[in-house]
Amino acid sequence: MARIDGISKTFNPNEEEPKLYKNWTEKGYFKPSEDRSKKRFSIVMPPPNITGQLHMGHALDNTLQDILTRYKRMAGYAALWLPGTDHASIATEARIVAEMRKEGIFKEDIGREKFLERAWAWKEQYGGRIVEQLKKMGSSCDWSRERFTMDEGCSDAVKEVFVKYYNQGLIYRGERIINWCPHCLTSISNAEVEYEEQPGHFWHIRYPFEDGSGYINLATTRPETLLGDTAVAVNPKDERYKDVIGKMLVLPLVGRKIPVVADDYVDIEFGTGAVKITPGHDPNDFEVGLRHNLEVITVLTEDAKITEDYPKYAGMDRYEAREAIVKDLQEGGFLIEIEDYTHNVGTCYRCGTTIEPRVSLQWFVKMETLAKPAIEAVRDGRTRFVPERFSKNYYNWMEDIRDWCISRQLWWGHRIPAFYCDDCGEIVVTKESSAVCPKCGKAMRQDPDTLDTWFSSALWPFSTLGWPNKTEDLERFYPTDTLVTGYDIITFWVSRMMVAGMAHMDQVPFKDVLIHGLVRDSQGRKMSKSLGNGIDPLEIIDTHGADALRFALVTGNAPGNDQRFQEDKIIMGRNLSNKIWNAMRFVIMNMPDEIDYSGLDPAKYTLEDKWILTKLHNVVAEATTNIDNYDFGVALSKIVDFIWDNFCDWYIEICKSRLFDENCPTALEARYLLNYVLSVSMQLLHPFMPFITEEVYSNLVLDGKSESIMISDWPDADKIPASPDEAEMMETLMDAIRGIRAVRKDMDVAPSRKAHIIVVTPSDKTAAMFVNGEGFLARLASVSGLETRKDKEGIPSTAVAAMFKGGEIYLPLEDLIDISKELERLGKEKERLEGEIARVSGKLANESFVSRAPAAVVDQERAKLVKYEEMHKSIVDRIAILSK
RNA sequence: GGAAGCUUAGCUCAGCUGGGAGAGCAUCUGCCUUACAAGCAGAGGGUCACAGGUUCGAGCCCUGUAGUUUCCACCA
Repeated sequence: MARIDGISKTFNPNEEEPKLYKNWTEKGYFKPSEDRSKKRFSIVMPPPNITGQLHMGHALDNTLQDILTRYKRMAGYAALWLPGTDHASIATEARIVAEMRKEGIFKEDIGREKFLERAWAWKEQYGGRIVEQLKKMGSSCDWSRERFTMDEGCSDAVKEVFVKYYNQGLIYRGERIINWCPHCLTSISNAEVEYEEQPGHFWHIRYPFEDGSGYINLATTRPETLLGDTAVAVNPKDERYKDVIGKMLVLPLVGRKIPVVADDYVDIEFGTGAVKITPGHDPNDFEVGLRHNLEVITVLTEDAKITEDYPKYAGMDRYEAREAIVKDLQEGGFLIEIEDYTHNVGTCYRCGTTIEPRVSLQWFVKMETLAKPAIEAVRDGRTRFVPERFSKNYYNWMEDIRDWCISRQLWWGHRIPAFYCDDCGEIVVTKESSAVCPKCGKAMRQDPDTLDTWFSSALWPFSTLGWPNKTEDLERFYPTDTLVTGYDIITFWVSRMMVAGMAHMDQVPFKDVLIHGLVRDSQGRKMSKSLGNGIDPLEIIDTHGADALRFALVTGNAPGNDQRFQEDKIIMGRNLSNKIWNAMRFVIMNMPDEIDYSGLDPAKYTLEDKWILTKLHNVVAEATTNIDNYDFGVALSKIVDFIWDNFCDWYIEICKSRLFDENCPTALEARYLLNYVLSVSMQLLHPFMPFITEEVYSNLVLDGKSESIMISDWPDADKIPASPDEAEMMETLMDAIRGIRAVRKDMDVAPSRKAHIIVVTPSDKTAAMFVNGEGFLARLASVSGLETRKDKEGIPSTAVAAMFKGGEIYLPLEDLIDISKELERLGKEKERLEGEIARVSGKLANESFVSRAPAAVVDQERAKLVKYEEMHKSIVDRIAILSK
């Protein structure tokens, strides 16, 4: 039975990929080696949200991580890729609230406990979905170590950190103005606010002086906040207002007496140079208020309605109130004019509601001192951004860092471990789940709020390894080696992990941060739900396989750059798989049922054998370097070029004559090398396309193969012999073959027509090479016989000429030649050479080039000139002969 | 307002420390050659955005301009 019998004609990823993945899992290949003598390599996966569905961003992010992990594993490292998911407090809670609303239930109706039960149930039901999707990508994570930001260990880490920061005075509770979402009814961080340009108005209003001495004119985009005004500010340097600073105004509609204060915050150039100050509803005004000791008045409720304090407007939402107040201002003669104005409005990233700055009691982390060591660590290179330019992004954020509001008015998340005594106001912060007031001995009430999701994410690189316990994993795998993520979360996440790593581990959380760009649609737009232009990676996996998807995401992309996702690339990936599959089929088809490599003799390696080994040597070395440098796109293209161009289009084609000749003395060597070279190629490609490479590898016939390509040793270029001289000769021969093909095509010689060739070359070596290669010249260039000569004497004038590196080749085709056409062709070639000669000799005529450029460069140019001149002379001769 | 990126073939993009402009797709021309038509062979196609500068030499380094994208801050 032939070896090929069991092998299907095409590779069916849909069917094979899940089987291969299952096998890898069962064999435990994804777990890091227990061999302590091995160097270790670790990556923690950026945890996808449990609400999430796999999208192209995940697909890219995880492909890159898998490439690294698989590569390092093969390269002899104990490689750990630790996976997990994020509870995504606000996103998840919003989903559950929305789901409940459909049933007519509000979370307040069922209470905190029941709500959390429901949330956990939801997590159990849907949280695993994204994990299953990551597996489809071929991700070689150690699933036995899978974590969740709200699992016991991570929650413990969160409490530990909170208590520690609190005791160090780095966490405080305070009244601050924060971003408030009136829909989600929670504070959100600056990072969660999305600004969008919206058309609006500028309402110009006059505020009368108390003493009746006139007005101050000012403009606002939010007239309804007038209710909470407690001052009007002007710039102290503003001559116009010099005399009114300190005077009192009467707030229109309200009647409150408010002062004119002087503050640098006011821009003299902008508007009238006077600003109404509403400390309760504007962050800048809040700051001004602090400086001038102004009263903070809250005029809006949590859901952005006017409070009971203003009966006339009470209960109106902010937009209704705006209309009503504008109307009243107009009627009261306070409104001067309404101007159209576009401005940036902050909206909730989750629900899109316009956020409302709101003063409230929240928990904060003091960031400034914490940030310092994290900045230092990047400055001195302990952590390195790839590409380097993204470190600027990091510095920009870190050097101008603000205190971090970490409390959220949500239920799904890590509950703040702070307890209050309702009697005496005592606060206790503890890891315990309850507390008794140290002063009055009464049971204390736990803070109802939860922590910002990023608080737990910040601890991810060490909480997942067991911290605060001193576990073996923590000891062994921290700090991690590479963090792979998109540039869009450098500020939210990377910077906070850096801070936490330095604060709690006193070591950077990762050595390299590999930043990738966004996957956009084919028109360059961001993929988004609202545009409906997202491409579903799962659909692509179903139709073309994970290998094709992974190929598409990596090919032709440089680190940190955005990419457009195009169907074409998927097809390219699929075509590559097909090409490889067929190359394998060819190799297998030509293997006898029994083969014994013991008679293999490297001394019998032919010119093309040495050439392909040299090429293999080079591609192994280059691909390794490129992967080490995170240049995955470059590595992949070099590997693919090798497989497709060198191996398939040349080596296999050349070997055919050896395989089909029953008496060929080097057939064994050819068979061996076909298997060997293909297997090494598969190893190089494996990190990128894990599935097909495994399948192909398993079918190849080699002694000493690993039981899986996954755990085979990464190829070592030093162990692959390179023969540069022979490779160079082979290239000369290939050049000749290309020359013959081109000439035949140009001269319309039918492909079926075999041609006799006359090789004119002064070199005996080159001549011998042609004679030895006659077998494959016949196959590759339709040559039916050849003769070699040292000179051109007696070549028929009707022969077609092809130039190559080592001389000239003539095809005597008396009946076919069209002299004028041949002359035209030669004329073009002559022109081209003259151009080259002019350029090179111009360069060499330049005194400063010859004296200043490195000798090697100059010599190279001289050699070129000699070659071009020889070729030119041949062409001129040929033209002379034909023109007779 | 601050910062960063991008601009290279019709399209999508590579191009390492400066040393003869590349790939895939698309186009054109031949081929079902016993691994592969999801393929093979051949060909055409580029003032490397623009203007200066450094250099013997610039797609690459520097300065400026234009277009474009993104991040940060957010001015009533």
